[in-house]
Amino acid sequence: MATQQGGARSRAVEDYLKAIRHLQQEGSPVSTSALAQLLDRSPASVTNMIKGLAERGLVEHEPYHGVRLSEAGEREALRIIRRHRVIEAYLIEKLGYSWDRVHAEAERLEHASSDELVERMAEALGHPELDPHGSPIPTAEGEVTERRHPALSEIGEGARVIIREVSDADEGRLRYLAQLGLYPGTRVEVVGHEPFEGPIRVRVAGQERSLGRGLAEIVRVELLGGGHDGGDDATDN
Amino acid sequence: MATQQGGARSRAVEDYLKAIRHLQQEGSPVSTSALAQLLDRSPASVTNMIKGLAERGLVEHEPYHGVRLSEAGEREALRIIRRHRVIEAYLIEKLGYSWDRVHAEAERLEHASSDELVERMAEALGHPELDPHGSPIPTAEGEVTERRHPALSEIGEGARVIIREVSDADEGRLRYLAQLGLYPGTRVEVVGHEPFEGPIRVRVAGQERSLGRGLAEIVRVELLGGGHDGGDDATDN
DNA sequence: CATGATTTTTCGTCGGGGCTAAAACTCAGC
DNA sequence: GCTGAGTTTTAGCCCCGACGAAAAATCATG
Repeated sequence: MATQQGGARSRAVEDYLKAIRHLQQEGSPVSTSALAQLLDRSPASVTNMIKGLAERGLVEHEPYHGVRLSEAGEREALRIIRRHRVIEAYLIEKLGYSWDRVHAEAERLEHASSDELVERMAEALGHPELDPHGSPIPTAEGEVTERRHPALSEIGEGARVIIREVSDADEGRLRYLAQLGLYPGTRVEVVGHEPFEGPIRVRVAGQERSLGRGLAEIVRVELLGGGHDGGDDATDN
Repeated sequence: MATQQGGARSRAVEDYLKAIRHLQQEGSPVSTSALAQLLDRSPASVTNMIKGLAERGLVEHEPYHGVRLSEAGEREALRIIRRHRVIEAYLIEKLGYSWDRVHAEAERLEHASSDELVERMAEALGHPELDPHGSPIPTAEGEVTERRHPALSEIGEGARVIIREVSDADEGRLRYLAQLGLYPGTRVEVVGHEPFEGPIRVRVAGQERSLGRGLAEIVRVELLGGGHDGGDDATDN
């Protein structure tokens, strides 16, 4: 029974695990430089930390060829993501935080909150399955069901969609999207794409708007079924 | 105007400031060893940190003769104490924490919470003036009114009192006091003192109990009725 | 006022987690 | 297969905040 205990990781370790999981789509190994960029650290620092994580069995490191989370690392990462998302949901729901301001606060609290606190928050919220950005909240047992929604930028002209997720990015972008009414649950019609990777034109709440590529990529949507106008909503936040 | 900005102190710094303020009753300087004991650090470490705090202008250090908080240090300490107490109150009131379990959680959260979060919590609670242990919560502007209640252990036989404050100590003691019903608001009658620094006998909720000195010292009370705390007030009962 | 006990400070280290500069490796293109 | 660009790792360093051991200052006391 040489198992590591799942207790007090340092803040830095937790941040690395989250970042690695974020970058590690479908298990492809994560490069040092990608991590360095995301975390705003030098590549040397990242290599250094990775060595430590590998020693503790949280990642598997193939030198010069990237890292990926181990079983234990994945568990740990999910725990932190759960914390983060529950906290975000709680702050918005119970303390009146705005959608765009909540991320930074949660980013700090997630490292200081006990499991008990997080469970109490989840309880107070009625155990939501999605956070305010539409991302799924892992269960306390570490289960997540990832849903892969297409980005708004990939949707063809004329389609009508409902926003399902807006990935947590920087405040400014979120605030801007919020202003436009572009958050989970909102219905949007894609009016057209400007050529050469140009902006996307959408109609939202009757207004026509133009959205840059970068923004359109973080807005993930679900296609609304074909014809019958009006009725089919399923706001399940 | 070379003022230091009141932003991101490290966790260690915040803990030291709180501890210094705690020990610094009425401005008498705090010894290195007292701090070391309270914080569970070696005296060498404490000296070291104190040098840093003095350089940053948070304390005044007279080598070999103790430290005291500077103006700025006091402000900072009060900010942290406010955080701590608001968080404790919130956790109990809104998240169902028990009186004895809340301290440890608040101890971590107070270093990770923004001012905004603390103000929102205070708002949600209706800006309470006392925390769950009966201690006054400094205002956001850094005002506190300390009330000096006598300890239960100093109360003369026969007096009837109401508990006003139970200073935040370790979980075990708080849990024990809670079991006995000894928390702010409870009325207690002092039945007698055993000799030679022995236990205090009290009647609470009809039950007679015996309380060790250590416990009786952390329970601060207010005398009921016009009594003086000598022995002579034999009012009724 | 001298001396031993106690407290505080200094000194040298250590681990965590950053950094830069230099070396080592990988890989694309010839 | 070599070579140069780009990436990753190593090497050496720093700061923070902890430590123990040793030196210095203070205090207590005869």
